[in-house]
Amino acid sequence: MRASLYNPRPEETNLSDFKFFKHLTDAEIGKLNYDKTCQIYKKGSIVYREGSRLTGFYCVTRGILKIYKTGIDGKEQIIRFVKKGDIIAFRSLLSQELACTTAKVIDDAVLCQIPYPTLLFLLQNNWKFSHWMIQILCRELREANDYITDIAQKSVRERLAEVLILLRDNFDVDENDTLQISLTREELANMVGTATESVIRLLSEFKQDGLIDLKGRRITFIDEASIRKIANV
Amino acid sequence: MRASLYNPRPEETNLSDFKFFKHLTDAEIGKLNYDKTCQIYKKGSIVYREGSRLTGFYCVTRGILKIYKTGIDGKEQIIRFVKKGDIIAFRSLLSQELACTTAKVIDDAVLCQIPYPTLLFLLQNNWKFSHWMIQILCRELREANDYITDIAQKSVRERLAEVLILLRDNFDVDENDTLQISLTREELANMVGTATESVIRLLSEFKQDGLIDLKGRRITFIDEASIRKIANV
DNA sequence: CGAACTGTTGAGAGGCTTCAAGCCTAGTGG
DNA sequence: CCACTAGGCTTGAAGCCTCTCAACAGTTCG
Repeated sequence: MRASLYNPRPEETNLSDFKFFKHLTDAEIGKLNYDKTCQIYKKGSIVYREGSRLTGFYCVTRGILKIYKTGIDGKEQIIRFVKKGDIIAFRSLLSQELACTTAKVIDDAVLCQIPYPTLLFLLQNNWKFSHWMIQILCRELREANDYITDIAQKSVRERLAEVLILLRDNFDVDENDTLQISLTREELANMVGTATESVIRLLSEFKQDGLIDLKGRRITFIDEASIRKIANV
Repeated sequence: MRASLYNPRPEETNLSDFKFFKHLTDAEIGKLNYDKTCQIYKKGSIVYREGSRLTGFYCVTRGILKIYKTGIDGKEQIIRFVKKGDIIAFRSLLSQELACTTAKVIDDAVLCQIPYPTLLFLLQNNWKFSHWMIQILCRELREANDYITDIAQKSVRERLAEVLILLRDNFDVDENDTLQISLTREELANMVGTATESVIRLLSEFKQDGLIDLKGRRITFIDEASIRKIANV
């Protein structure tokens, strides 16, 4: 059963739960399943790289990835983390540009690729689906604009608090309010847009103030309300 | 002829030049012209306000507007400037959210409003048009992501240089390389995401270094290449 | 002409970055 | 199994960039 290492089990490649596809007919979901190519990606592997030409978009059915851009002197700016149920790479695909971000696996993942022609076919033949696509894009655009305002006006302290809240709201926490996503200090810094040392200092400050607890990379929320207040959202 | 103050002349409300509408048929352009409502907006007037519900989107056929968000303690963050040929407010309209920005006129403008149902009708019945819409949204999303990386990683000095280049590339300059768009120092600061005083100091620095010339609000490029180098784009 | 806004300059404070050094942890190979 | 190494983490010190506050000049407009 070596193959199972590289070919995910069918129950792990189910796309019908994706909100993204909620307006597709059964026949269209069928086409999707027929056209998809699914694969397991190990931690650290790169799904696509900035500047490459994409041939399809990806549906994440397991794991966590980071999507980032490479800025000045190679410093990476993390745009977002994605998890099960998320879709990646459709932006560059639809505008027919080269990928403007890199997608790297940080927790072993299963991804299904849908070829570009299939996406185009669905958009063209299902108005509900293309309308939904437009709405998703508009919402992401608003979020990006919000983030621009944030990052331009807030202090590093506020932005770090905001990132913690964002992780809290989008990723699993256990019964102790401990974030299950494991990020390096550097990754946190690249998300906030600051130096690694600053993140470290601020995190220990938050800890001393009794807002969070730290055990290596595990971050536990103690006083979430105060973090939200600092984040100013 | 008082009316001409409030009702723009027909030749100023021509929409067929808009790249945005390039995939529409003549009949569809006709519908657009039939459904549109055009109006003159004086400098300082507000077209729509953050938080308001929109009933249509606007095509700019004359003038300049600034689109901004209100951040922490009322500080405005300018998202972009728009001019003739640009479209505004379609993002919030399509996602059926409340407006997340305010649009304010900074140079006397003429705008045509197209009702939401008309937009929806065109999207639904003309695949080329809705495909084009999707591509525009994707491109704007990339630009927003680029801007996030910039603003998170660059110094105020670099960002100011970048804004100057952006204005240079998107707005008219006369034969002396003088920007025709007239912005206050505060507006520049709100674009860069910094304090007014910082913009003033950096502009005089650029001037002392022989990169630009300043005459009140008129900014003249002397050494554009060096500005680009500082901007790091 | 005065009021209100815009632009300019200086001084001081502080947030954040950078550099440097040392510690800790996990993974590797003998 | 343990020493070793590399990469991640932490802390301190120094300094710079940028912000804030304050005062004042210049400009615009009713």
